Amino acid sequence: MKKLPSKLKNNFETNLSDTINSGQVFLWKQLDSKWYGVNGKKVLILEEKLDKNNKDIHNFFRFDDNFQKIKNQLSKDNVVKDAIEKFPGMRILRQDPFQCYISFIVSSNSNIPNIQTRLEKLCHTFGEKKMIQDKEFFLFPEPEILANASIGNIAKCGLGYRSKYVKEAAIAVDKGIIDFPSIKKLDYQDARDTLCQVFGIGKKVADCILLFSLDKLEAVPLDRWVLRILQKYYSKEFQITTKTITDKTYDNLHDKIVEHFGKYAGYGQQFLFKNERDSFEKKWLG
DNA sequence: ACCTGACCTCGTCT
DNA sequence: AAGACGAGGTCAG
Repeated sequence: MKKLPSKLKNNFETNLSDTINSGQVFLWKQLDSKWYGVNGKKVLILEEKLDKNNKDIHNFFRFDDNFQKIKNQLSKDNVVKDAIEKFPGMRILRQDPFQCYISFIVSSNSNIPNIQTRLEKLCHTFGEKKMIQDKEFFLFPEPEILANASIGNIAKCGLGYRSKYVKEAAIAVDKGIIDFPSIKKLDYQDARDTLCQVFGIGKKVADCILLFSLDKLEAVPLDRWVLRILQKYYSKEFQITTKTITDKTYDNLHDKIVEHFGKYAGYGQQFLFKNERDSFEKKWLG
């Protein structure tokens, strides 16, 4: 038996389960060995062997990224390297921006099963119904519909105090104050500042939106888990003492993280996050 | 400019 | 069985 070399294997196979169950997306389910998911106005149907010629799939899985280059660069850090070796098929997805934006506003101070339930109810209440392969799906609601919905009806989806955030955020998009194609063209800082002007969006949520839907791979959402990871494995590089962080600490820390991990830091964060949560057997999509 | 508490709702855990 | 606890944060004072 030959021993594997210490450098990373060239593994390009995408692992759907690991990718979907990594806290980026919430509206996916597995039915008889296929994955079905809502992405904006589309329902994507995925088989384990992905059709890379399919334009939607190519775009959603970011096959335009050079994964080998990204992995090699991130593997300079041993903790990330271990995580990549455990989940080599995990990818960052390029989501529908509006869905991503609302999803992470809804995610604040909550947990994944709750987030999933709320988003499913939002789609069921405000989204268009679509039948595919004899199965019923509800697409993600249009900005205009949520902008004109009453806060009371949004709250019935279990959003609590986030209901007004969602309505305001939808209004901003509907009015064109928030325009995703324009934000995409801005550099990371300006893009994040623009998103943070929306009521209900702080730095962490803005980073999620940027990383998961607006192509900013240097965005690193600093949530409770990432902070925990930093104090556990990187106590020398980054000193974290508190459970939550202030606005200024967030920026300082982000700068140091990008300096340490490089411009693909967002991918690095995702591998660390996936690995750590799995090791604690935290719940993903139900 | 920081720092602290409050906050809807729903699993779990006790 | 009812009550406390905390969850991928954000806002207001």
